[in-house]
Amino acid sequence: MSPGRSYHHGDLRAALIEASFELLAECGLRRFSVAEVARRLGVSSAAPYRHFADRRQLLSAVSTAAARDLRTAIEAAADAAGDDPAARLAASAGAYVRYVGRTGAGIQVIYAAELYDVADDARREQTRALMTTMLDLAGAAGGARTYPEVVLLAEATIAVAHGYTSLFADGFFARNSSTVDDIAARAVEAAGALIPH
Amino acid sequence: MSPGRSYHHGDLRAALIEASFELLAECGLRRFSVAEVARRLGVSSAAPYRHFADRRQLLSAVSTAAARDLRTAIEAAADAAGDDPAARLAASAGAYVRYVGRTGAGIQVIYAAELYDVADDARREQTRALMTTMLDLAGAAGGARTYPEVVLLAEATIAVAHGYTSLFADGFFARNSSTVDDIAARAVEAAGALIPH
DNA sequence: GTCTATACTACGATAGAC
DNA sequence: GTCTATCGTAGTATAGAC
Repeated sequence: MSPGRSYHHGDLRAALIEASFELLAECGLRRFSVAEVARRLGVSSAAPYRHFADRRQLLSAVSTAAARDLRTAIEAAADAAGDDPAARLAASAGAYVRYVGRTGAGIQVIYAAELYDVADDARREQTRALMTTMLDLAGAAGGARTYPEVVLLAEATIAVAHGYTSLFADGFFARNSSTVDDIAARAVEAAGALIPH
Repeated sequence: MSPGRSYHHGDLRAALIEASFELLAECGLRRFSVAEVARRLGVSSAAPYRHFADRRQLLSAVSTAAARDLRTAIEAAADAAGDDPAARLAASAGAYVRYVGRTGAGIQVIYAAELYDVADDARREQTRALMTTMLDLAGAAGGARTYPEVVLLAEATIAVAHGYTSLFADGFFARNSSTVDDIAARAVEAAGALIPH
């Protein structure tokens, strides 16, 4: 932390990703900008371009980290839910709401259309692993079913979690003064209702 | 339609709202701009400001029209679903997916945070009527319940419809080459599963 | 590896001509 | 009621100094 004449990060690359999360949590992908991230770190608007070729490469790195962390959070929530496969799948919806409510980096960022044609093997791997985790949870819940049915169940769980999260982020629930934990609990309940039994 | 020296709309105000819907459907609220709407109508970027004080007033008018039309679509879908109250509520989710898939003007536009402090009595009235319609459908479905429970059920229905719509708009389902009607059907099924019975 | 400075683009909004 | 022209702001990205 010794102050020199010029600002010196130990690892600006990592700091940019971290600050990007904070900006996304506050403003959403809508108002995300490389310039604002740089401003928050006290570096010039040119500095990020030493570490990322362009805006999309930075967002791709954020997507990679978010997919990894979200998957970890989902697996932890599933394990905390116990052995019942339905409860484990439903718990993933709650983990999604809490993680995205805290970080702002959900499906809209992780699978952003803007990143569709950005080549990034690390991101591809993490997003695939995240989907695999959801498919595993869906496959275990409700007993044996066909693969297409498992996909539909996983997508339904994501849809309900994403729906609640998105409405929450947009202030739709503001009047109720709901907390992220309230919304997470409602998402878990709804996700549980979607599981065939 | 007689071509004069300068572009002359019979009703530029209405044309601006209509073109705004098309732009929202194509690009979402993210890339909506007054300038682009004007460009598509072949008028100057200054022309819209004769009819709307600023960007938010235009969006507020779009929100008003969307709330009215969405409510109409939901009521039509409920009526088409027959007399079963649960089927009527579930059908509203399908109407939401189809309307928003077609117009791009869903909850994110109708209840946009950007419009929170824009005074517009027409919008307030239409958004209230839309919510009332959803609460009526939720109140009728599943028999007598407390008001807070009715609100939770209405919000759950909106969340699942919005979740599917948002994922669809962001291309999350692209690999399946799903159509909006496929997604609407899945939203109806999911919404039906959320209703207590 | 970060800086300053700059080119370019785009949008929101206003002034004044017609 | 629409135009042209313009200002101010902000973002993406690059060039070249240090």
